Amino acid sequence: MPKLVANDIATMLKKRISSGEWLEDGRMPPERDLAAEFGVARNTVRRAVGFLEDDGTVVRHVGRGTFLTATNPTSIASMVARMEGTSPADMMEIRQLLEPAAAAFAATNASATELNAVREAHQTACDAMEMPEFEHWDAEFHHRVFACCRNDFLKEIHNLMRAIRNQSPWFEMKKRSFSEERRQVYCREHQAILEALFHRDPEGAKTAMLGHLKTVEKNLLGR
Amino acid sequence: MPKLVANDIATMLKKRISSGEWLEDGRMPPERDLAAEFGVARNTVRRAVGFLEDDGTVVRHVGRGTFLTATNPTSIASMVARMEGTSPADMMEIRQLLEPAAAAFAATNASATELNAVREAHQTACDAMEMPEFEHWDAEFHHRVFACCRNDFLKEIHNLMRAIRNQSPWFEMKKRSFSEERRQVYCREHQAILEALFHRDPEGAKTAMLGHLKTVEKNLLGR
DNA sequence: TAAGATTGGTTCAACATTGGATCAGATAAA
DNA sequence: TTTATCTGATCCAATGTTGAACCAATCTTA
Repeated sequence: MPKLVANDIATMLKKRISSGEWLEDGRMPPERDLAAEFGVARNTVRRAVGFLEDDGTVVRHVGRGTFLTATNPTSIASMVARMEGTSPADMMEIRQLLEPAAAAFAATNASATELNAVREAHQTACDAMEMPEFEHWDAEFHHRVFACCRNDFLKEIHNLMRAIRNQSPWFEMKKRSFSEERRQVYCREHQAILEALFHRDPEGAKTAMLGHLKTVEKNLLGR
Repeated sequence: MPKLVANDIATMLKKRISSGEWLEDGRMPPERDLAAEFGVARNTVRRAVGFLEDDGTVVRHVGRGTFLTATNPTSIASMVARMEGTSPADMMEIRQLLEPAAAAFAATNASATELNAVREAHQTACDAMEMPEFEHWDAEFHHRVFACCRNDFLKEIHNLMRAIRNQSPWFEMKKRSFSEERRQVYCREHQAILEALFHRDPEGAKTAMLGHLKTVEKNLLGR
């Protein structure tokens, strides 16, 4: 039997693919170019690429080219779409992970102006006479803590979480879970966080924030 | 996806948008001007801008022009745009926050199948003979740890981080920072993480992961 | 208010690139 | 010899880019 040149070319291609070649845009050269490069007829290259196509390494599109399948996992839009389906429990878990850390960062990194902004949000929330107003300044308090933390990515993750929590299923939840009594608890806990921030105490801010979020979780999820 | 001049132009435009260009009035230049500037037909620019419109980066009005939605900082598109500009230092900070926690979650939540998948990625990475192949399985290792953690939001955040790290400035960085010696260090550290996971030891997994990320940070940022 | 300029929206024909398919002939192994 | 493979060539179909023209909404200016 003649040795299968196409097979050799296929394995060479696979090696080059797994070695990261063509990974920037996930696109292989045109078959005609590969044929020239390997010094082989285009038919042979087509057969080799056909093998790669068979085992799913590659997809081909007429008029566009041949593309690696390994390189296009997901678009950012689809990630965000999936995030929008996050469950309240998962969300609370992440909040308890991120917000204490953000508070600790804030204690070390914040400028005086930024801390004053946090305090202002806290004050306004405490003075708020109506529930929606309190809610707004409550959220603003948390937001301003993140604003202090000097890590843009972290800030944006928080923005994402906020955007998701502002969607309808969460809205219902909040309404059910608020009361005047709880409002006062939240104010006291915010106060504790704020004091740790002003004392530039990262650990204190962290634990105060974590404690607060435990309260929120209990109220929200009834645990 | 496919190689498209329009695609390249879209990413160039996105980059310029997120770098703050056109932010004063939130208005992009006319398509005809952009076409001239890029030395490309107007149709092609229209297609590129169409991509931006699809993912909500931009809105178009006949007779008025094309406008950034990012002027509204609460839009999800603008958050993502800002995330894309995250600095390597910020990114490492967040990785050190999230990945140890993910490893701890994984130690308690993962199924045996999931853990085996992690081990498989580790093995393949260790056996890899070429650097790009190692890199791929290195990334896959971290990804599979997140896959174990049973928190969808956290998983998606990691996907976001990965997508950002796959963009060009990071690409250069990785290339500079790898060597055979470092590869072996990484393998040992991954091994430690893996063992903690299989021992169902959350704290151990957490500290092992944190230690590993400290190494990565040192290599990447030269600290 | 009316006229003209600017700008995005749409369509079209022409060309280039690329994978898909086929065929006749040469080559090499069984 | 027989058979599978490779070659070189040709044509097809799908896609992307170009350049152009015209439309419709909007803004500017007289």
